[in-house]
Amino acid sequence: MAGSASVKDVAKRAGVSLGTVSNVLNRPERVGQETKDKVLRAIEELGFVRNEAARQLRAGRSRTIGLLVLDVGNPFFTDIAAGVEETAAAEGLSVLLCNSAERQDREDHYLSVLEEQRALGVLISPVSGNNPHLGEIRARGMAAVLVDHRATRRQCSVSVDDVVGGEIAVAHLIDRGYERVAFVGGPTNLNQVADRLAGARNAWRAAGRDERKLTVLETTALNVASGRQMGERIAAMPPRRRPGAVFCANDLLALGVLQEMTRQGLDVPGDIAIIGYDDIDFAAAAAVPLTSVRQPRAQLGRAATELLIEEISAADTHRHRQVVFEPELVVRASTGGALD
Amino acid sequence: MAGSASVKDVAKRAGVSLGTVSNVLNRPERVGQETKDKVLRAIEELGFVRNEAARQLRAGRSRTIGLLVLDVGNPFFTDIAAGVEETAAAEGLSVLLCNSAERQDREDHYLSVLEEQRALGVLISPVSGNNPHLGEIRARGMAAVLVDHRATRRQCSVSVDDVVGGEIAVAHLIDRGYERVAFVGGPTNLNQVADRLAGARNAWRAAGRDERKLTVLETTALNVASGRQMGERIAAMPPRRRPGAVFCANDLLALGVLQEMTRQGLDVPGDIAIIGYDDIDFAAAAAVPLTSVRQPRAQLGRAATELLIEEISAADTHRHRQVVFEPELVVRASTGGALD
DNA sequence: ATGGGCGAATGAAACCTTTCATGTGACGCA
DNA sequence: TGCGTCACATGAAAGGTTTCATTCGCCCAT
Repeated sequence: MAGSASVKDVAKRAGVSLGTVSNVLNRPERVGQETKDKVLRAIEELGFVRNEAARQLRAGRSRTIGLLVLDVGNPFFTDIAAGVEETAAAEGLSVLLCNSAERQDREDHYLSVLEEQRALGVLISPVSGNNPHLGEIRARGMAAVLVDHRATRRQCSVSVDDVVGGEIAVAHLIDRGYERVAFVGGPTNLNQVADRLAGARNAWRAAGRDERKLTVLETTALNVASGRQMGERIAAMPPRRRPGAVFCANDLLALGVLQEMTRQGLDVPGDIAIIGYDDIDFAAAAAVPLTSVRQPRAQLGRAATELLIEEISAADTHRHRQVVFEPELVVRASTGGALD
Repeated sequence: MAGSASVKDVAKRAGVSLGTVSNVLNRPERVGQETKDKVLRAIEELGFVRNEAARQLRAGRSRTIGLLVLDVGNPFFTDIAAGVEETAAAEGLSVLLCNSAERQDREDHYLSVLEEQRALGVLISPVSGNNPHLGEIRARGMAAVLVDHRATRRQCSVSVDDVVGGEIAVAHLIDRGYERVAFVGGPTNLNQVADRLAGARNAWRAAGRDERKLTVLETTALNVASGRQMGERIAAMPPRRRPGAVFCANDLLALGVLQEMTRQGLDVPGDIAIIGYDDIDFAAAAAVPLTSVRQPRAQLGRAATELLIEEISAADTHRHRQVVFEPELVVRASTGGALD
């Protein structure tokens, strides 16, 4: 049975008191060498393992932070996770990795789990802008940092400016002379999607283009499968009504669309140009290397964790900050390649 | 402060006893409607949140299982994770996702964490074949299922036959007439790598080929960056000593190699053929669609979780099983494409 | 009117660790 | 010899939940 031996058992076996065992575990410098050896031997012999639950109960809090992302299957988030874990581990914190799969109910569920676990704080890439459940939890004192979504003044966040990202993507397409552009992404209640679309519209308007020639093709999710599905729809359009370029809300969608275009015998970028978002590792390795909007991912994770730790450890003096990184356009073959 | 209100506070506020509150929470059918309403109102007003640590302490065990993978950045594992989470959630279990990053010390660390948390069990894709620490933990009663690595009779496992996978990969290359083949992968203490290499050697020998013409190029990790690095080395070889085909221990390596080949102006499969392993989503979408050995990923995750749950809930009658799935070759352009 | 039966509510005990005020014994110094 | 110091060691208390043997209050049958 896991954990059958308790501190009490160890104490009995070593012939010392309960408190002494605890001291060996937590403040070994206060214990005599001989006693320490006895206790350590007893621990070894009994296979004693600390009970974290009891420890936590006593301490009133855990040594865990939560990382709640929209999609663990998306390399964008696993790269962030790498940065988070690295920074957290350096502080002796464990990371509980949770996947909302872009669903509000799952996000709420995990928030409850984290609160019941008395997590120190949560890094969350929220499904929607304003989750009342998150508000309650914060009101009860849990630290929270929004990741990949800009917060208002009353909360910390780390994000990349998605509106700017949308702008530079579409400005690039305009620059390359595409007349008809489609935005592919969804669900639009995701902030990333909404912001990127807003940026796209900004750039379109700024260039004095006809609003009706910027189509929005809404997908149900941000993964390769949805991209393929939408690719099918695009391929099925009569060539004259088909957009000359599509701006996808993330690289997974873009790769899906690309795959389907290739399968249907359409040339990229000849028949249709594609631009993605995130610049994940696979974007460069795609059938047609993908133009994409790059975000500093690991840095995002590190910055978020640092903010969270600050909020946890200096709750009184802490001032909320909204860190915003700038995205960067990486031009590849899928929109005609770099001009020389 | 999160969780400042306890069951006791709720009881006081509702004017009932401690036990009644607990009953409302856990066996609502035993409580009168009126009392229930009072208690629920008090919970609402105080913002009471269950303290999972205390609950666990009392219960002696958690409602959590661990999933300890070699690399969360690898879609192969996140696909498995999806299957695991789905199955676990259906049973009301939480999944603690841990990343050993292919390092033994991190694996051991997470195993300790899981044991201290009194996790019900662990799904582990082990760094090496035989981790004594895992043995100890199992001896103390924790359930464990090996994922992506075949166990001996005394333990459950879910895996895909990597030796067969290596065989079909290299058999395919032999079939296509390649004389010089290189195996790219590492570190070789990873079982997946060792087995795939063993399979490759089997196929090579079975075809009566000269052992010296099957080169092994060892990498330090199984990711895109390592693949690129190795790609550089391969591209730098004099054409006559360069292998005509490389078999990569996973798709990330293969994509890295492919990327570097393209960058260096080498044609795939003309100058060099590439075959990967895992058939992740991105394999099909690669610059040159990648021939790969497919594993049933989500199924692997589901099967593993089912085995684990069985081991947990019927520890006495449980018989260890080693489920082995068969891999499947998916031929694409990187080895010349499907023959018609 | 009395007792049996029943649904509902009670509260002490247990789970395991950590902390802290207290206790013990040895040693050195006056 | 007696006292103060010091280094360790002690064990009761606290932390929040669940469980379970009891008790309570009420209605119905006798």
